[in-house]
This record gives sequence, structure tokens and C-alpha cells, in this order.
Amino acid sequence: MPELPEVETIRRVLQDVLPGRCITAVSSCQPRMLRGQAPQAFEDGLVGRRVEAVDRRGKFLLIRLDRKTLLVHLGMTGQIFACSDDDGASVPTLRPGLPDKHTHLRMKLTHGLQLYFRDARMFGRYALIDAEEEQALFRRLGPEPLGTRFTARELFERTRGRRTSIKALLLDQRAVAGVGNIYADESLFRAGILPETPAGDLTPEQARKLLRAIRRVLREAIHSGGTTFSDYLDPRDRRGTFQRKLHVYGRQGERCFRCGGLIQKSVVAQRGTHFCPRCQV
DNA sequence: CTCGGCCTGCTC
DNA sequence: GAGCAGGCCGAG
Repeated sequence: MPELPEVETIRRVLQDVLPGRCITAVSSCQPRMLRGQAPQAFEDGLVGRRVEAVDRRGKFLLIRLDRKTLLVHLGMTGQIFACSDDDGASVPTLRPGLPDKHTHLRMKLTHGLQLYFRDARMFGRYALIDAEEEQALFRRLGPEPLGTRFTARELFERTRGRRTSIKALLLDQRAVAGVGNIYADESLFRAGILPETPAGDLTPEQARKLLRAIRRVLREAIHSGGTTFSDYLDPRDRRGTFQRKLHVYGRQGERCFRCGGLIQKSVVAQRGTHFCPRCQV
């Protein structure tokens, strides 16, 4: 499940490999992924364009082309793989088994680089957008948790008057951009806050602790190349290692590293939610 | 705000 | 062979 750290890891690999290359061919485009955009226009719009940079906003990947942007959201099971027969490309040369039945987009770029987009569950999406569409899409997206606009005061203000749980608020991309189920649970554990706590009940001190926890967890996860809990892989086919540093996610029934009590699992905001009832109040 | 739908691979 | 996993969206 790619959240901010996984998308950032993918971005860094693509930023290493893509800029300067031109798209020479596009195929296997899946209309469902385009959410209404015409497949032919999408493919035609990509071919011949040069990649300038690769950016990220929340969980969105933004492949910058001249005047247009290839927007990618990986949903739950989306993967991007790169391979090349160019020695200097720093990605594997072969990708056995690709493309397969879950490969829903395939792009050829100059100097033998190939990009594959895989998504078994097809919760992901891609689109070719212009600056105006990008602005409309991101207008309602919350601040980048690792950016300077995301402050304890900002987070505290966003919780005021909210009766929804703090976990639901963290998962709401309008409140903070890029936090998903794993990092919401891990951040709340590190901040010592129970996931079902009404957001509006947070004290300024709790908001401050939560902000620091979110930043620390996301930074450490990026440093670890993300979390490979089930199927996340980066474009070089590498697994993340942050699953070794998870304190609560997926650890229900196991002992808390901090207090030795048992980690519990419940449902909050219709999501599996992991927490330590002794360390989180 | 909650709920169901989208999807398929995997576990019971 | 049902149920679960869940990011996001639209309906109520």
C-alpha cells in the first residue's frame, strides 16, 4: 500500500532515471485507470514528450513533461518498474515476466528505457493533465507533512470542532497529504494517542507530539525505502525495510516494544487499526 | 459523518 | 467459497 514514503522512494528512483528521456511509445493502456479520459488521446499525448522532472504531492506522483504532467496514483497495489538496456541507467536490464496480465501501462523511452505500471486491484489511476487541472486537483489537498506549512498550530487548528476520530482525520487527504493506514497507526502510537480519540479533544501539546511523530515516522520510513508489508516494490524491484521498524501495524497479539503489553487490533474509520492500549491514551 | 462500491489475491 | 485487505469517491 504505497503511502507518502513509498511514493517518495519511487519518485527518487524515477528522478534518477527519467529526466532527459523522450517517450517513444505507449501501450497496454487500461481505460478504467484513466477515469474517463480517452485512451487514444492519452497515448497520443504522451508520445514524443520529454521528461523534465519527477515530483510528488501527497501520494501522487507527477512526471513532468513539456507543458503536460503525467499524474499517477498507485492506489493500493500499484507498482512502477523500470528497466533498461542502457548501461548508465542504474536500473535492471531485464524484467522477467513483464508485462503480465496486471501490467496496465507500458512506456518506451529513449536509450532502451522501459516503464511498466502494474496494478492487480486497479485502485490506482493515471492521467495526462495540464497546469489548470493540476491546480483543481490539489486545491483541496492538505499540506505536505514534511513541508514548512505543516506546523503544530496548523494541525491543532484543523482538529478544532471535529468530532471524527483523530485516525480518520489523519487518513483524510484534505487534512494532511500522504498519510495512509500504516503511518497513521505508527504516528499515533509514537505520539501516545488512541486512534479513536475525537480529533477535537486533542490538546495543543498532543497536536505538537502528533506532528513530531508524523514527521519522524515518515522521514524514517523514507530513509528505509518504505514499508514492504505485502507487495510494495520500488522501480528497481527493491523491497523497503521499514516493516522491521513498525511498532504496532500488523503486530496485533504481539508484545509492545515499549511496555510489554499486547498490541490490539480494532476497526476505526472502517480501517484495521493497531494500537497499544497501555502506551496510548 | 458513515457506508458501499470499486477490484483481485490471499487466507480461513 | 466466503471474507478480508484498503485508497478514494460518491451517495445518503
